[in-house]
Formats: sequence, structure tokens, C-alpha cells
Amino acid sequence: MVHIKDIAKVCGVSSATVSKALNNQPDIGEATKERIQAVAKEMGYMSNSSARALKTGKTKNIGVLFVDEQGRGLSHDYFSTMLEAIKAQAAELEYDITFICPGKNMSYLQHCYFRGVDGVVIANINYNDAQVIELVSSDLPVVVIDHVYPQKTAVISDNEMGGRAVIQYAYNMGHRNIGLIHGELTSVTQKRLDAIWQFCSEVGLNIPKSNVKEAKFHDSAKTYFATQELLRLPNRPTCILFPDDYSYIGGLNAIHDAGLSIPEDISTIGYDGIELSRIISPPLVTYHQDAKEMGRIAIEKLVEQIDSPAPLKPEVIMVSGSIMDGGSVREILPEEN
Amino acid sequence: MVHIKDIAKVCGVSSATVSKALNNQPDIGEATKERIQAVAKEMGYMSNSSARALKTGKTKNIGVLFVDEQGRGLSHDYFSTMLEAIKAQAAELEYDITFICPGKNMSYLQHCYFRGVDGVVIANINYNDAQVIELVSSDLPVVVIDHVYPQKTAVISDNEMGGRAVIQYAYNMGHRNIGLIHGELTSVTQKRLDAIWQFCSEVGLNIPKSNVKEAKFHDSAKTYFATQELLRLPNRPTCILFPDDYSYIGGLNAIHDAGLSIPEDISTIGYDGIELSRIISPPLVTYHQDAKEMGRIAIEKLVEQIDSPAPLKPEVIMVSGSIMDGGSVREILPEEN
DNA sequence: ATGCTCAACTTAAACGATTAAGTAACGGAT
DNA sequence: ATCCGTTACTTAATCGTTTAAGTTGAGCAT
Repeated sequence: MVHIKDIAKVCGVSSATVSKALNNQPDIGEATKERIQAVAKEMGYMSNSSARALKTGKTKNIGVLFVDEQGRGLSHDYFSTMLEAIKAQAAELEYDITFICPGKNMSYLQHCYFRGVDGVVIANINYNDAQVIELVSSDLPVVVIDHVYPQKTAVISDNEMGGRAVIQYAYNMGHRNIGLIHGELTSVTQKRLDAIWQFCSEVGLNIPKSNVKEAKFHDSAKTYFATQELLRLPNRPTCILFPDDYSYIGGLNAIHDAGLSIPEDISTIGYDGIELSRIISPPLVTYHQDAKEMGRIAIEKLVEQIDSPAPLKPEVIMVSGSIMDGGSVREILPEEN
Repeated sequence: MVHIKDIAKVCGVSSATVSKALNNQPDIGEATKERIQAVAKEMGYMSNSSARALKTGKTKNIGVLFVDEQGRGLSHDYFSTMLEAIKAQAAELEYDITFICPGKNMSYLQHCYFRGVDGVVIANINYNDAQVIELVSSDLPVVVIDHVYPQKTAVISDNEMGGRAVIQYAYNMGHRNIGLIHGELTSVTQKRLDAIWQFCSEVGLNIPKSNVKEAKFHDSAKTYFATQELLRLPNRPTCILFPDDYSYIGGLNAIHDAGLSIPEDISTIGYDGIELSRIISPPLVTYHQDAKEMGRIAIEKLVEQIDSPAPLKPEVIMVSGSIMDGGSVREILPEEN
């Protein structure tokens, strides 16, 4: 391994000069700088992040707190896409990422201190967990995804827009008898539902209670049964809104098992816009949450905080998505209703 | 932030004593040790990994080289499952992981040196890439997944077993006219095909060339077309083997579009055993690759190498999978053939 | 010639831990 | 009483960088 000292020896200067030259400090002569940089490259020099971190107090490392409650956070497309984007944007800004995980005898915050991460991105977690609260209450720069803590910057998917978008799509396609299967009653679900009821009241659309079923995000079995119940209604909905694209597969199965076709007999709308929704047949009309953009922004904002000498004022950034079209919704003509 | 010095001051001992007490060194009195440990806990002490790494030369950090050629490595279930397992086992052994990624002006190896990772796990990558070769040729402990480099420990999914398992399943269910769609001709594909031909010659099964189509892993569109071609054959296969469960969705679409049912009209078999294969209808018969176990073993073996004073002799570890049953294959009675 | 400024370096301390080598005190053997 | 071996510490160096403060010599004005 080659160190600054080795370069200094070769170049006949002090290590301080080498360090400054490599960091492009202004008080080194242009000629010396170039010579040193050339020799460093030639010798294959790479700085030692531990030594640098020790001295500067900056690790160029970002902690990522991503806890998959069911142990499969990464296999959920929404989160894996976000993680990819986080990774990519961090790399772009020359940061590495470190997963903050439940250590044997370390809290999340202690793990952060141990590794000396410059900041943390928090997502997909139990936001009421004591350890998470401890972390959020610390002096570490933090950006939270899909949850708003007071005085902390948050990047959130616009669930109001999403809720409105899906119901509006169905409505605009002429559907007036709409079924609704939603996820467990988290704040996310609540936001989507609020927007849906809001839209209904605006246009005078009535969704009877019997048309609304609770299922669970990412759980196709639960959605299968909820769909079955909707299909058995005396006045069967012409269109069903699903909790998310993945659980929709359960709905799809229920519909096929009932001998019905999409969109001829019944229309369907998903949520998330994961890749799977593109390859199934027919492609699903769905609200695409821009997880990629959310991840990118989260890192961008976090690094802004890290780089800022004075604490920045927290922001809440809504990331809007958009409807992805597909063949799963049939237009209902006025005379059909 | 509290440091060893602070604890030393409070306990009235030197920092050396504190360090040794916390690291449970033998030359510290039992009483002192306990007192120091208590005070450290009380004060919320956490060691500084940079300082420790600088002195000891060990970072307790493992590099993970996981390059998604299409920018979606993490959304592929096989790899995201593996990554989860890598993360979990690393945490178990008190390591953190760092993604090694294509840096702006760093090779993979330089990235490793910069972060001082104690070892590297390599997976899902172009194994002929010059930078990967450079990394593998270095003195860093390395474990490679799904590829064998000379003199390096490898953890590989048993593709021969997998290939044999799927064809054997079809054969045992009475199928004699089998269609085969395989992925691009990588060494992985080659292994599976070899095992399939081997089985065929053993039992005297003939798969005509026209029954074999090349598609692409994880590409449902390519598989859609390949399936269509097989369905149009004058002597249509009674069972089709697919490259992987995900691309199978394309095959499923092609079969449905042709107005056929699974398994009544045609049987299907996948590969991978991803969660999706469980929730589609009918559940797919598939060969489950134990990605979780592979990830676990990779870290286990890597840490063995890291901990060993002398270089360990490289191993090649085959991880076997197993058939997951499903409803996608119909039994063909002898009189039907 | 003197003093001053400035550029271009060097010196040396520091970051927070670990650890080899040194030391003091004590108990037991002789 | 002396010596030896332990035990339980302390001292001080060190890991590889960074950086504040110091130094040197050149160039220039007076």
C-alpha cells in the first residue's frame, strides 16, 4: 500500500505538501502540484478514509435505515428502486452508504456514531420505534422518507395526488360503481382515502360502504379474498381500485377464477407502478410513485444539510407521481350506467 | 461525543487501561474492568471505528460488488434475497457492508483500498471486466458468487442439479414432448443445458431442435415471443421449461393470449423460486435456488478468510436448491403420448 | 540597504484508538 | 532481607492524514 509519505519521499517534498497538492489547496505551486499528482497516480495512491475521517471528522458515508418488517424490504420494488436511487445519487456525490441495522449491543444512533456517518436517510420503518426517535432527536443530519417528523426534512410520496388520480381515472372512464380495496390503515392509506372521499364529494360520486374492503399492502392472499367479496356483491362494481400492484396479483387471480376478463367484465387500477405491472396482461393502469426521484432527492437534501455550516430549515418535499396507462380499464359509455 | 479519555478521567485511570478494559484484555483487574465498563455504558460511549481501523488495520467492513448491468440488480428477487442474507449474516458477525461501485476516478480495487474493507463479496457482475479481474487478483480476501475464479473461494448455485430437476420433473409427470426456453448463453445457462441433455440421453428422451428457443433472463417480452413460437409448432409441446420465474410472466401471457389454460392445455415449469411464483395462478412448479443460504455462506466463508492468519485454501461450494411444487404441471397419462 | 509582502513550502501537533514496553507494588520462596 | 515472578497498571509510540503556525527566500518599494 502506498502512502502520502512514500509520495513525499519520491517527490522530495514533505507529506504536508503532498496532502495539500492532492487536495488542491491553493498554497502549493502549480508545477509541484502537477508533479505530485502525476507521481501519486503513477504509484497507484489511494487515500485512507479512516485516517482522513479521523482527522477531518467527515466520513463521506451516509447511513441508511431501511428496516424491512417482514424481512423482505429489499424485495419490495418500491423500496428497492428507492435504494438503488439512493445508492446512485450517493455515489454521484462521492458518498458511500452504510446500512444501519439493529446491532447486537448498539442502538441505531450508536451504530451511526460508531461508523461516524455524516447523515442518515430513514425509510420504511416503524416511525414510533424508540430507537428511531432517539436517532431523529440527535444532532445528526437526517432526511426521512414518507413520514414527517417536526423539524426534520421529509421526502414524501404524494398520496393525496395518488388517491385522487386513481379515482379520477376510473370516474373519467365513466365508472360510477367503483370498488375499493385499501391497505392497512396507516397514515399513507389514510391520505389516499381522504383524497378519494374528497374527489367523490366534489363530483357527487357515491361509494357505498359495502364496496370498500380492507386488505394489506403487498399481501396478495388478502387481496384475493377482498376481491372475491366485491365480485359477489349483488351490484358488482365495474372497476376495482387495489392497494398496490403487487397485491393486485391476488385480485387478478380472483377475477380469473370467477371466470371474468379484464377489462371486458371488470376494470382494475393499481398503485405503485412497479415493473411487474408492465409485464402482466393486460398492463395495469396504476399510479406510479416516483421512488427513484424520491431516493435521489433524499440524498441531495441530506448532503445539502451535511455541507451547510449552519443548520438548514427543514423542508417537506412532496414528490408527485403519475398515472401509467394500461389496458386494464374499459371505458363505460353513459348508457351502460 | 464521549471518548476513551473522558472515561479514563472519570475512572481515574489511563486511557490504555480503559481501552484494554473495554476490549476485555486479560491484564486488567476484574474490579477495574467492571467499573470501567459500567462507566462507559453510563456515559454512552461508542468507539470510533475510524480511529480503531487506523490503528488495527481492520475496518469490520465488507465490500459488496453487485453490479446490476441493467441498473436493476436489486429489483431482481434472486439478488435482493441474496443481498438481504449477506446483510443479515454480516450483521450477525458484527460487520457492516459497503457497496463497491464504479467510482468517478476509482477502480473497484481502489474503492476497496480507500474504504479499507476487510474482504469482498462479488456477485452478479461481468466476470471478465478488467476491474473485476484486478480486484480478484489482489491480496484482498474474496468470495465470488456464481462464478469460479482459480484460487478463489466460490459459492455457486447448483445449476446442473437445477437443470436436471426441472427436466426430470416434467419427465416424471409423463411429458415426452417438452419445449425449452433458455436464457442467454452464459456459463449458467450452459450448465443447466448440459444437465438437461445429460438427463435426456440417460432416459432416451429426444428434444428436437425446434423445441428449443433462446430468450433472455428476466426478459418477459423475449419469452413471450419464444413461447408463441413453441405454441405454433405443428406438434405443440405439452410442457415448457422457462428461463426463470420472472420472464415466465411473458410465457403466461402468450399462453393466455393463445386461449390456452395451464395446466389443462399446457404445463409450465420455471426457475428461481421467487415469491412471485407463489402468488400467480396456478402457482408455478419451479426450481428454487437458495439465494438466502448462498448469501449466508458467502459471508461466513469470507469472514473465515479474514480471520485466518494464513491464507486458506480456496473452496468451491455448491448450494443445492429444490423443486417447489405448484399447479402448473399436469400429469400426462401413458396413453396420451 | 532595509523592511515588507507574498508565495511556496516545512514543522509539528492533532484526530481517537491500540499495544509493546516499562514500572510499581505485592507476595512468597529462599 | 533479598530476589523473583506476578499482577495491574502507565507511558509513549503509532496508525495515515490534515492543517494551523512557522520558515525561507524572492521580489519590490522606499
